[in-house]
Amino acid sequence: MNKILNISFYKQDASIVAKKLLGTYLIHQSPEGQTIGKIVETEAYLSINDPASHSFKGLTNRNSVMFGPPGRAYIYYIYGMYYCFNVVTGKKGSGQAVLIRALEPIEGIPLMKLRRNKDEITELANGPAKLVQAMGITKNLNGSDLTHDSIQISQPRAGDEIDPNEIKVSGRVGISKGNDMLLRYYLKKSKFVSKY
DNA sequence: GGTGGGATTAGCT
DNA sequence: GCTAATCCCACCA
Repeated sequence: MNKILNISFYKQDASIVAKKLLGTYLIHQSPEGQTIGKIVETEAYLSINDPASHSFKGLTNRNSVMFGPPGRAYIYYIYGMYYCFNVVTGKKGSGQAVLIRALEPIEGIPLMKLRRNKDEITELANGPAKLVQAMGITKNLNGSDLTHDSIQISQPRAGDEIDPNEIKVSGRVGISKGNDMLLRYYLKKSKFVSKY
């Protein structure tokens, strides 16, 4: 197995972590089986000076995981029917997180197809709520420890590292405030990046 | 191929 | 009451 990212990785600033997560593997061991996806798109959400971040208005019941220790999963419910998966970053209590927006399916593809009820590989995890479905991530995993629990993130296999020149930066997607902040990172050549 | 609206609910004002 | 870090499908061209 590849090297699992450790706590010191997650302690870095969200914008750094967002960029460095590109090309890493998101792994989920679920009762139905293992699924692995290569991260191809992320967005950083800061705390102060970031009106788009859930943590902007301070600690609430919903966003409490964002204010906890780094390296935890922040999973929130949105639009009455979807979940999104984030990684908490920075020092404990800083209120930062990185939203995982898209994956390239690597392992457990038949299981992903089943969960998504879709056959097209590029449609399995090319959006934040889609990848949560494909990976079988549920709200029960909110707050779980990415260095010990059933969801982990590993470094790329030797020889499968991404080319830094492939990384593009842009404004974030689907938000109405803070659109001018360039905190979205994605792999330019990837067919698995979200559409919106 | 592209677009407009509906689904569905927790949390905040 | 209204909005939200979204997705899907019906409908039009």
